[in-house]
Amino acid sequence: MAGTIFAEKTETRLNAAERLCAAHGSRLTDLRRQVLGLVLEAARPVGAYDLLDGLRADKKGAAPPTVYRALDFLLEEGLIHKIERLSAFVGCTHALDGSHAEAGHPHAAQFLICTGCGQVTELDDHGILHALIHATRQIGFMVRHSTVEAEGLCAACLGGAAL
Amino acid sequence: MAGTIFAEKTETRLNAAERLCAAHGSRLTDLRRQVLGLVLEAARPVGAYDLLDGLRADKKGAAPPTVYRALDFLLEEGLIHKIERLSAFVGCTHALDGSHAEAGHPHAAQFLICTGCGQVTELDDHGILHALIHATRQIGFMVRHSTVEAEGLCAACLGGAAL
DNA sequence: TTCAAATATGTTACATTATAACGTATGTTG
DNA sequence: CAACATACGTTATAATGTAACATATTTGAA
Ligand SMILES: [Zn+2]
Ligand SMILES: [Zn+2]
Ligand SMILES: [Zn+2]
Ligand SMILES: [Zn+2]
Repeated sequence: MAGTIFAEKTETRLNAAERLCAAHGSRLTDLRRQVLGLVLEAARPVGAYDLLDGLRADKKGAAPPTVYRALDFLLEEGLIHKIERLSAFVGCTHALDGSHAEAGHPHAAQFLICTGCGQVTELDDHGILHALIHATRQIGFMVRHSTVEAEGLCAACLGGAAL
Repeated sequence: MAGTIFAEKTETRLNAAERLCAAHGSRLTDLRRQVLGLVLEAARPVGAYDLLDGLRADKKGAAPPTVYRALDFLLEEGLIHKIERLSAFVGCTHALDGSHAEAGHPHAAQFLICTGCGQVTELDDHGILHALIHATRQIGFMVRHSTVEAEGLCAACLGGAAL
């Protein structure tokens, strides 16, 4: 058993994740828990190979498939998201911090990437989703999954220096 | 001079692209024209290394930087788009087929990726853009560039076989 | 309990996508 | 022509992601 090397807040979220998995009959194993913990503790999106480095603190010989398999699982469970523009991963705030009903399953979300500080904010805006559904229905396209990523400057970075 | 090995329709679009470049003081060189032609003639998004293979029909020793530099230029000019989820490129229908006023500069667009036939449709839907702007303004985020990609099934694929 | 099936992980090797760094050619301007 | 900027050639390597197969662990019966 690997384990409790994370901050208390992270452990709380990991426990929530574990319950979500149990609720759909999947298992948040030690390895998956550790990868999720590494994602959650990062202030910013983390790349797969950064996670691999993190893993290697515990498991010396870890290799890429180890981390990619854990990431695939966490994506399936809706516990993390991939930011395509960054080839990097973030924890799902919707699933782990809120107490939303349908948490723990993949869901549509939007991501705001600040080019100033690197932070990513997850939105769950129905207006955007509806606009997308509406526009696509007009041409007979049926959306199964959507990726919405906006790059720009967050409120903090706008207030502070540039501009 | 490399050159006129493309279908007539493609040449027409390439000529339009050349005029757009000239209009902003940039040059659609033979190499860039050829890469753009390869993108335009593909029925689907093309990867950089597929383009490289295409280039090598003419220029034997072409290497990755050759095609990536051309792609960077074409992206800057708004003549092509990158589909992040596919790491692949498509021609901008907005810039080359329509006769829109602001064609030839990067613009917000949305892409519908059909998992049935692989085709990608470019939308330029203001509703989606406005919903995004509206949602982000509420939290003080200023959008500079947005990526919207939806995966699903196109009308043709829906009508045909699988549900 | 004991075995078989399913699930999860270890391990090696490789595929795909993208860029750094530096040299050469070409074009533009005075 | 000289000086500069832009574009392209070339080599090497970085970064991201998978295929394939071996081993271990869990699960659920027999
Ligand atoms: Zn989420
Ligand atoms: Zn910021
Ligand atoms: Zn476009
Ligand atoms: Zn289709």
